[in-house]
Amino acid sequence: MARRTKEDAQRTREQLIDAAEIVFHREGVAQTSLNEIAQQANLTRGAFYWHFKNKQSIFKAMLDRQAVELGQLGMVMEASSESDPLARLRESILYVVRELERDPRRRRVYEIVFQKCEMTEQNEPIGTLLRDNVLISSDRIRAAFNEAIATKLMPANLDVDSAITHLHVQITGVVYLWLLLPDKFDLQSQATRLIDLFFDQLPQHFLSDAGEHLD
Amino acid sequence: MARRTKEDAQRTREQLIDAAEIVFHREGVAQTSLNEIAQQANLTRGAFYWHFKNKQSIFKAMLDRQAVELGQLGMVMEASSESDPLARLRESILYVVRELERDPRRRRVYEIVFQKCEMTEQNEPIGTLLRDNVLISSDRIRAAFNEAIATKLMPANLDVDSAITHLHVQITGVVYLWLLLPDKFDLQSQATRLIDLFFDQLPQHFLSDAGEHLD
DNA sequence: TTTTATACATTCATGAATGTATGTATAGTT
DNA sequence: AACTATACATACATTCATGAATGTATAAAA
Repeated sequence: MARRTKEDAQRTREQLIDAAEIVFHREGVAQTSLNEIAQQANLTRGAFYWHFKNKQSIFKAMLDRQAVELGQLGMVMEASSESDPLARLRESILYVVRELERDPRRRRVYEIVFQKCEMTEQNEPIGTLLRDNVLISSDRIRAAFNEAIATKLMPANLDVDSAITHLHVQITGVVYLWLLLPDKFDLQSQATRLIDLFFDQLPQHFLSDAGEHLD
Repeated sequence: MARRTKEDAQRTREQLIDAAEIVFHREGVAQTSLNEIAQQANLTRGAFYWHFKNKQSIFKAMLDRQAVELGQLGMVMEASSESDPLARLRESILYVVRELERDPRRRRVYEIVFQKCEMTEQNEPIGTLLRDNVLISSDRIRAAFNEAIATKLMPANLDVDSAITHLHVQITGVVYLWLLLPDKFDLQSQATRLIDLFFDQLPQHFLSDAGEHLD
């Protein structure tokens, strides 16, 4: 065989990433050889090295591809018809969680990131990806809270930082635990419960220490 | 050099595990070679292969050593003078969290487990370790709740399963997030807050659906 | 239509890690 | 005191993944 059309080449690139996802998920990233990826895609290492520099490179490409989808997802969220910023936040979080369970490929990548790869200095993009994810979503959550405060939906002395951390803990916790023990509980109902509880207790339990000296 | 005394041999075994912890933490488990471990311990692969069968083997030994300490920790917890089972539960959880931050070696192993190794089928003990940890601690938590119900500290229709899951989500979430971004928040105060919030809302928000049809 | 760059497959050279086999000095045993 | 098992170090053989080099058929450019 030999050269295909440009569109074909782009498709084999995608096939290689698909194959990498499958093998990474099954064997773990470190244990996967480039040959396994190529074989899974019914190709040879020649094809691999044409499209990617090394394993690092295809791993990053896999993450980038998923990140693009997540970006689109963020757009969807911000295009929500909901006027209440906290309702929009709630809605988008639950949407992400729903997609995680619904889309097998997204779940595979999540499982790879949380369980099937090592966050080492040598293995950068993962660490920065996860950290940046937290930081970027922190900004979004902060914006929603600030808007809620501005429109008097939340008290002015809301401890936004603590609330953000608390929310991240909830999401990180359910997702990690569910990926670890998917049969132990229902992801959707638990996530909904957590988020609703969080928003319920938000105005009572997350006020800043301004009035701490009252007793 | 040559043969040392039996106690010496036991100590070199420990040194090898210490070295493995350090190199695993720095390079990731998959990326570490047995030679690196031996060198870190100022030994050769000959010593390694005398004490361990392969990398798997020393990795499991490392986990087992930590598990033993955790077992002792469980004993400490159950020997608590506190009579209230939920207070005992709270106390022991916060103790574990405190130890995680205080003991550098414990933290290293946690970071290895959460960030520096791959949970693959080939790489069993990790997956089972984490899962078993959840299941075993679930039993302990369940026992505490049942005792609390029996002594009328908690309502009889407490949804124990949901509460357990919820508690695990909290702990998993803070620990994971703090290991990822240690400077983003203070572990102790956040954990305390989470746990206290949990116990606060327990009797109101975690009742079973027995009375669901009332409206 | 010829040429050239592309999209791979195939082959090869290298290095690194593993496991094993062997060597050896000494702690225990008799 | 002689012997044996232990606790390693050293040396060796094998595997295997990587990366590069080369081959090649065809799409696209000229």
